Amino acid sequence: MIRDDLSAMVETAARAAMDHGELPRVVLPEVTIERPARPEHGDYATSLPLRLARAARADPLEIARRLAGRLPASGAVAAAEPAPPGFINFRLSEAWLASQVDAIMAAGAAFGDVALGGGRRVQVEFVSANPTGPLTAGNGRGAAIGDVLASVLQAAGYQVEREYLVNDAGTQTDVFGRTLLARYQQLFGRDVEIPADGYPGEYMVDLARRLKDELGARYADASIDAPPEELVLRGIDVMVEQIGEDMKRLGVRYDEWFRERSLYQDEPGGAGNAYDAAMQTLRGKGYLVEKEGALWFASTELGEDKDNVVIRSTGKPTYFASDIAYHFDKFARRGFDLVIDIWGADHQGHVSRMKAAVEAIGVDPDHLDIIIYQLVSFRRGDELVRLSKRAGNLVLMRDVVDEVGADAARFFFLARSADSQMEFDLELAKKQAAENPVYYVQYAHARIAGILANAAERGFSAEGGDVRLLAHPAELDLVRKMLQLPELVQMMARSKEPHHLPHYAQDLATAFHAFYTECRVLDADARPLSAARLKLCGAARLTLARALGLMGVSAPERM
RNA sequence: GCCCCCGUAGCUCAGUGGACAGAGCACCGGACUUCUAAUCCGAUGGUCGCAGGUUCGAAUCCUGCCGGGGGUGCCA
Repeated sequence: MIRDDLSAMVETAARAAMDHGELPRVVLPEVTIERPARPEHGDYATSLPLRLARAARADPLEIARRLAGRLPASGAVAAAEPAPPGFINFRLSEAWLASQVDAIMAAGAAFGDVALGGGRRVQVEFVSANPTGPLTAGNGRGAAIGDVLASVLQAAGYQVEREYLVNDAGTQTDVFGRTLLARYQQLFGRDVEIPADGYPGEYMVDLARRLKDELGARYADASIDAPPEELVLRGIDVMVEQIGEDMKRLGVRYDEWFRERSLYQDEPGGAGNAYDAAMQTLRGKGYLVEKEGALWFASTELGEDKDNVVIRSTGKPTYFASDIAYHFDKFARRGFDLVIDIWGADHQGHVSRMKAAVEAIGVDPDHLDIIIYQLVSFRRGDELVRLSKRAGNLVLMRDVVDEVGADAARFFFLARSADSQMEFDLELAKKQAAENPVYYVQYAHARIAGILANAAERGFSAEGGDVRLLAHPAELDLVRKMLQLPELVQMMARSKEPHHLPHYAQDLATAFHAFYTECRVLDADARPLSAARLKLCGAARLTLARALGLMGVSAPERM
């Protein structure tokens, strides 16, 4: 990556300057290479001289001059100019830029990959909504962020697994079971009510009907307080199936649907279960204390504000206990090097104690990354869509996907920083018009595909094209934009912020549309230039398809 | 009360401590005999919530305040 090359060059220059007595021997900070906001400041810049000025007790501009004078030669750099108050601005050589078209074509579908992960195993766990109902529209945000982050990490050289935790144990499962049993027995004419804290949705009636068909009347007289396991587990299986369908519609595929229940089941080979092992570890380290009839995780010892209950006075483990066992399983048993959890803002209070718990079971808490995304509100144009379980106008994820399409849904969910609350305009997302950024980007891809198809028809070929002919500003700007993809992948993998991708895709599309307007590709009177531009189009198509591919958005051939 | 996130153009939002703060949409004005006008070019639009502080340099870091959202010991 050119940016890394520049960084290395600057460091070399700084050491050379020190060796030649042009710069006092000081500790070099990491050499950062920035992208200047203004084009006249070149393609890249470093402010290292400004950072060195104090330690070196020298004028930063003078340092910049000396460093610039010591920079190793490079075919990629046309100019490295000191600029006040103490920058070095780099301008890339046009010939080098043009040559990158061949480099991108050679990289092919792997263009954009970076070697950052070194094959380390990372698990991305996302959505993991209770399988007690269909996914809501808000879950779509977690789905898009998690799925795309996983793709980005893959591109960055990690070995990635996508996981959904199926909560098929615990309080909510009990409530689900009792609701389901009530609905099921109602079908046999029994006068039973669903629990007050149960799930009132119509889907529970549908589910009960389906189970009645499958299981017959064998549980028609079961006690309402003790839902039969077969009924409950079958009910959860059906819900999980539907969740899987919803995910598929959004284009998300999981590697693993992990059952919470399995944490309590002994593994073959006498290893015991993850829950016992995790609790034993905590107990062994003195993190479990008993008070008020319950068992607590002494998180205050790890700097938390308060302790947290792991085993209720009823003897049942809390969700927190389950989650500790789950993370114990992820790290200690399955051996992930890095675990990323994607949670909605309503789980924010759970973050710091989870990190403390991970530390308590002997895992470096930095190996657990918890991404909290803020809540989503939906609207149609000016009209706010209220999400209310009670009012029954709950917006489902599948409704959103059906209404606006998977491509637009993913693009929109992704385009905002996880830290920001977002407004999702269903009307805009569905609009097949210029104001919809999804189509803008896809149209760029379709346009390129169109040119390439026309080229083949009219006997044009990129074969033997000489990229040195590419010198038009619009051509070079397009190349510059394409070269940003690997940098972006690296940055997103480090920051775990996939929301930059849609913005990049838009910029890339803009660069292509500008090129399209300014430069005619297929010109019978200029065959060599046409061949070179066809190469450029090929590279642009690769890059755009990769950006779309990382987002899980389709790259259409025609629109 | 305490904890977390946010506050940037009319709207929706970007903005790795750097040089004169950006995009899309909306609005206004232009550009189709040419590979898809779902496009392009231009104009308008800003006390970066407020006040301090750190720094050579702050939208970005720190503190306080104001406003919005979320959370807050045996729900998940």
